[in-house]
Amino acid sequence: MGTVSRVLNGSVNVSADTRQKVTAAIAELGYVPNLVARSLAANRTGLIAAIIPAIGYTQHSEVIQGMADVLHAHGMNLMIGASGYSDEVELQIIDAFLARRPDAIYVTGVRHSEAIRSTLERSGIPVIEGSNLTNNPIDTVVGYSNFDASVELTRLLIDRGHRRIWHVTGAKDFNDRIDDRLAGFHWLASTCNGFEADVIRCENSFEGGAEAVRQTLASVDKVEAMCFATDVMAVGGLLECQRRGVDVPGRLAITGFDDLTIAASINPSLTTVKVDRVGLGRKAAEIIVDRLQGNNQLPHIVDVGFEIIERQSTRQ
Amino acid sequence: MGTVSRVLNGSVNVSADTRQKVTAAIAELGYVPNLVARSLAANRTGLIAAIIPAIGYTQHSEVIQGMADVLHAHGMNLMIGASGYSDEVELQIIDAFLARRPDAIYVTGVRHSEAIRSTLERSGIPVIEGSNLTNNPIDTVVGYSNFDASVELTRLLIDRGHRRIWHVTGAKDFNDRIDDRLAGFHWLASTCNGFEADVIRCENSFEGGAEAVRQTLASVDKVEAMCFATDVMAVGGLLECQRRGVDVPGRLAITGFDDLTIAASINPSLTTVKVDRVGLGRKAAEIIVDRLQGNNQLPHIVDVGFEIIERQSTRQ
DNA sequence: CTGAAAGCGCTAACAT
DNA sequence: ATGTTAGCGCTTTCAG
Repeated sequence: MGTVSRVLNGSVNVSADTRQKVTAAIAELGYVPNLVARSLAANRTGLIAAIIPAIGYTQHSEVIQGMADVLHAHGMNLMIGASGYSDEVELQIIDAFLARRPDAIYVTGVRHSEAIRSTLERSGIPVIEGSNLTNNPIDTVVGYSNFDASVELTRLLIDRGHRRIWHVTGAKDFNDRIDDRLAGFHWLASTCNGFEADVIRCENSFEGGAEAVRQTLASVDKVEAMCFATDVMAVGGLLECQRRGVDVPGRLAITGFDDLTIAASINPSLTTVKVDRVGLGRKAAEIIVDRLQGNNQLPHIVDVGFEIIERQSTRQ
Repeated sequence: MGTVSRVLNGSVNVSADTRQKVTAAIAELGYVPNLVARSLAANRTGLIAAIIPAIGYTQHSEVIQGMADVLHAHGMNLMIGASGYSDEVELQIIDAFLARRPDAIYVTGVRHSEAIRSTLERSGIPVIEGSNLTNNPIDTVVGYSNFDASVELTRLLIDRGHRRIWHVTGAKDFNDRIDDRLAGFHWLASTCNGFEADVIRCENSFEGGAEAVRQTLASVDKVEAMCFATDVMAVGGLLECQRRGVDVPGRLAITGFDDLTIAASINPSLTTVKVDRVGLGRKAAEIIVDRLQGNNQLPHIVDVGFEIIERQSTRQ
């Protein structure tokens, strides 16, 4: 039995002959190792827990897709849960997952409730925070600077000659990524002469973006550009402009964030921020795999970067 | 130890007094049950395996979202994997999952390779097939008739007076849902007098849909309507019409399939088929929970239905 | 109703 | 290089 275990786990201390016999017997019997028993005995499960705000949203599931690919290649599997943007639900899911003894855990974002942070700190397993950056990760963060991306994007609008720029964001405390985008906007606005800025909050949906455009056009006619915190809102806004015959970018320039596939296809195509989300997930998984193989020399802050994609919605 | 276990599992054979003492001790010690050990001893893991073609696509992740919600409410968790539309990869993932002894497994679609089908049949756990219907499920199918939906959608075009209708589908053997949509189209075409039908194949992407429109407009000028097998292709086609100044639905009527959120927002809005995918996932999970609680009187074919949503892209 | 004991199917330490 | 043994932390019988 010990020898079979050694063969299965690729130990070097098995003669080629024995190894072959064991392999043959396994094939003949159709033996499938019970990974539950292995998990208990070896004190590792090969399961990775991942918590994202919502599974049905492309931005987050693409990260999961990347993680799943890499983990699968290493014989590990992914347990997944959705917090619905609620700290309370997130904590529940984390507790439920930890009881299953995952080897590592991935959470979205870098600002968590005290309860969540301390639970993760005490978990004793690698914790990867994703999709944003922080100088103070629980353990390791793999992401990009939403703040910097927002600054660069807004600067592009300034370079195009715009000074009256509205930022459209989600509900208050919706999530740290969106908050950082707003903060980047505010910071740049404060450093730039002759800059007129305002902020609108709306639902993070096509209809929310459309509503933001309606409000803006109705109340102020001096706005030159709208900087939407997500592509979903931006596309909604763009489509509302289409319906109202508002020329984009002539009358109103528009930017998004995320580079959803629709951003490149829509008319006019949408200027936005691109992040390799599948790559982010892969990177996170690679770090997990490395760590579990005992490599403790890994960086704790991993910046996967972003790219400003200028398209027709800002280009005269 | 036995008594603690009984308290934890809600056995009736515990006095109120003892139950309270145990509960207090658990709280005081911060004891968290090890679900790996429980899984081994109880011969059930509380893990459900789900395999979808791709995690980053809304259609499938919405199903997962629905399942995750219901399962979480019952103390169960989801393991997830992506097949990338490859039978080979799917079988690998199924094997890897089964070694973890999930209590049930969900797979997308109803037509599988022989190897996959027999592996699932021998697995000894509930198997749910989703997102289509069949009279011959491996165990239980929860879905809707892609065939019927396609028939009804095409009939709507006929009712609007169109007779020259092109169906745009994906690559050959891409998946059974899309194949059934094509089959429904063919069947209706064959029963209808004066119907001129043709089929185009393209990539299932915005660009693929745009390319289909370019090809169609270049080669035949008699086409009155294009019936795209997915909203993604249909939206791509619609946007290409926008760019070319082709009047939709005046010159060309367009339909999609899936009711992605963009379908309602785009100009003109898109006629499509709506399926409650989150509800489908919830239903699948409810059946799993029921079955695991010993209910064997459940139907093996569950039709969650669909709805034709007519919007501007077919309405003069 | 509660305590004691066996065992789930493995891994890993310890012999040899 | 291989066989043997003691757990991993629970659940579930079996006694009482």
